Amino acid sequence: MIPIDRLADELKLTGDKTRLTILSYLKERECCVCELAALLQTSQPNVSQHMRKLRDGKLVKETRRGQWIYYSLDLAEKPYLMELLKVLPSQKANLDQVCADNCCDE
Amino acid sequence: MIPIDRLADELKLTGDKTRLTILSYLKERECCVCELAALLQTSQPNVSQHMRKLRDGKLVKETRRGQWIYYSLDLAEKPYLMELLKVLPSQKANLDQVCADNCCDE
DNA sequence: TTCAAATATAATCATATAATTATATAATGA
DNA sequence: TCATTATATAATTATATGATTATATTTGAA
Repeated sequence: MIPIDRLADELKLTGDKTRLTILSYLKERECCVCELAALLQTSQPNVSQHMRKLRDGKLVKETRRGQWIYYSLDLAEKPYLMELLKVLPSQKANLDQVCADNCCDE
Repeated sequence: MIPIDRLADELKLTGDKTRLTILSYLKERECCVCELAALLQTSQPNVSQHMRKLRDGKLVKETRRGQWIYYSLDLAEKPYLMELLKVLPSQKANLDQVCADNCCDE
């Protein structure tokens, strides 16, 4: 049983195309900000602000590795949100492509 | 597989406390506008506007019976949304109570 | 037909939110 | 230590959205 206010807040976070797309990428693997900016064709600050909201809402967690901050899903306690991501088409193709010409050296 | 834009739109509809509460009531049984207004302690036009959005998004359907328009969930094609409603606490107690002193004669 | 009840729609207002622009912070390497 | 890279934060702007208020429409009953 999840309080209705909390679920509404979580769904508001996922109910934005940019953030839902970010989550769909993170479903495949962790990503750094610059990768996400490249994938979404948007600016670094725009991604950072969305990541802060997702982090405040406890939907993602971050790990710093050198200059890079990697974000990953934190949905172990929220299986009902994980199920949502499962209905989305795979983003593997896009993710594989960004490695070739992106900022970070993977 | 649901297109990301469509899922984002659907989640935006559910990511509002008023609308999510409405959906949680409709999970128990169909309701008319005046019942929902009483349950939510808000105005009739406010409920009507939310119902229009939910109807436009195909999350609910309506049936007129006399003066009353009854709304019910239309989530047969959207099981991933139905699953979300299942994590919410039951609203049966509230619903039973509103019958006593509300506008419509059930 | 006229009135009342239930609902819808339109207009307005206040607030929230996404994106942009500019700047600050933190880590790495020369 | 200084320059560069990655990221965060702050300020601003434009748009979207929820709630309210006022009005219109629809239905049933007197």
